[in-house]
Amino acid sequence: MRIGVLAKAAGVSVPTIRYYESIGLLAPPARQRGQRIYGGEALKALNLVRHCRELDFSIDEIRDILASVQRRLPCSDTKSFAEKHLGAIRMKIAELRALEATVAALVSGCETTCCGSAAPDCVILQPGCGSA
Amino acid sequence: MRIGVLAKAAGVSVPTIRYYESIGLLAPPARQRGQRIYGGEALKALNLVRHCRELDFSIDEIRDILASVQRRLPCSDTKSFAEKHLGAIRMKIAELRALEATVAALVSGCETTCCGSAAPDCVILQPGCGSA
DNA sequence: GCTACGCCCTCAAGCCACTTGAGGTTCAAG
DNA sequence: CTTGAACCTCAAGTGGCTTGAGGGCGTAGC
Repeated sequence: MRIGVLAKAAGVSVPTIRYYESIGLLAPPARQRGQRIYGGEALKALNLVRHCRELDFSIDEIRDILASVQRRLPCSDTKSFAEKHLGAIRMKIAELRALEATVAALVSGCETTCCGSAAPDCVILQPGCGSA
Repeated sequence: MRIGVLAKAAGVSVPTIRYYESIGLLAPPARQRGQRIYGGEALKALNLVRHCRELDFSIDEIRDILASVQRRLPCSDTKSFAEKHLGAIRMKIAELRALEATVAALVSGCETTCCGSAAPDCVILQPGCGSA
């Protein structure tokens, strides 16, 4: 199949496929008169990459995952990638929740104490008030 | 004061100050023999920018905030920026929580069903299983 | 005067994961 | 034979900085 067909089948854009090839995530396929021709293997590989991207693994993490897939390492390897990733996701959530609390407090502080003052004096913009 | 002193006072790096100036977030200061010389106003302005960045406002949002500060628009303006930002933070948290649930489910799925199979067959890597 | 050091300057490139655009070739249909 | 879609490569843009190269200026000690 040609690159456009592969792109539709895997649900990614055509430039994204070329990008993945350029950074070594996908093997360069055969060519016919300069155009890339893919087989079923390429679709499987691309689906795997897309799946990992949907789980928000970075390109470097995916590189490691692909390596352990190719070497048919045990599943415990895969699981430890996922667990590490899960930890990172949870840390990010914790950071965002702290930020949410800070901003929410500033907004309600503005409602109760600002009383329509001018922007430079708004509590939201006062440095050191609840920011990290 | 010179740029290094300002940087320490505001808690940002020297290149960051030059970067903010280059994108128009900070006014270009006076110069003495080619070197930037700042007054107290510059420190106030930089502190405001840093505060907004700590709240994770984007540069473009900060541009808008600075504009409403300079025009001394009412505080309701500031509050609506913050409220919009708060909505974005909450959306991001919701996305990450969905992702967390997906990855956590894959990890525990691996623990219960994979039984040490090879990486290519691990449930974590099966496309369409719980991904977005 | 001379050297060493620290601070300052500008300009360019690197990070991440793509997307967008320019300018040109090949393919399939009418 | 022409048209339009799909393909090609290469370069630059996104955000918010950081890092590095290569150089100028000021001052303190010898």
